[in-house]
Amino acid sequence: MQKQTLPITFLSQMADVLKVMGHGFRLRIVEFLDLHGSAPAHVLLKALGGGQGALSQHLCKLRLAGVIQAERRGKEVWFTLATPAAVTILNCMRQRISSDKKILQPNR
Amino acid sequence: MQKQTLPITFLSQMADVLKVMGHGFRLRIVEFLDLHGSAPAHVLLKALGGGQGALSQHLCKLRLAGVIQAERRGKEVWFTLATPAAVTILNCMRQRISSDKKILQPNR
DNA sequence: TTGACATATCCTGACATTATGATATATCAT
DNA sequence: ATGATATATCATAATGTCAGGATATGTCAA
Repeated sequence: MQKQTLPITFLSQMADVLKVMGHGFRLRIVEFLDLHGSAPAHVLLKALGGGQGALSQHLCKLRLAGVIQAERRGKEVWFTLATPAAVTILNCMRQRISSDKKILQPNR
Repeated sequence: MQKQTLPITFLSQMADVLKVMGHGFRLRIVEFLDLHGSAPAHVLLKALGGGQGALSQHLCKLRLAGVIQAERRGKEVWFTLATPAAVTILNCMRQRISSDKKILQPNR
């Protein structure tokens, strides 16, 4: 873990990952997969609600960003978290909700 | 740090924070402030480049999301990181760049 | 008050993202 | 092959985001 300027291209790529996770519904997908390990799309659909097309597109974005993995098993496609980065970010938020809620109320 | 379903409204708010950090230029601002502690806008402008108006808007978004703090000192406005969450995410990336680069190459 | 510097805001056009609904593809059982 | 289930893709319209440039505000010094 170096503490010096990261390459701009790397920051840009990481920004893409954060951007993909920066969506309420997609974050719920990530959290669900963290809690349940893995699940096929139709289970996510029933658990999280919304339209089927929308879910599929969100899963696609998460997959392209390297956040989740997809694996077909028969008719189903099972999704799993693909990077510990997602879990790190989730845990960061879990800490925050219990201790420091100021983040939700910017001081101006 | 609880490991159960976070409230949807909270996930939605955290998604907004991630979304704001999910931009290459803004991430460079965050990294700069982590490395240098704090800085006025014109120093950021010279260090990071870009237009003055754009920088100001990015700083505004980061501030509204609670990622940075602003404090006027005379003519200048000094900016500082406002939440350890930002640093946690940065460190997460710093770990990633040295060990696990697969995140940059999704396997499809 | 005037000028210089620092920052914020506004406007605009280009582009990206989103949800929705319809349709297409894939897989399996009959 | 047909139907049923699971998932992906497409088209579209509404909305959001972006950079750039112009302008406005705030602060200080002379």
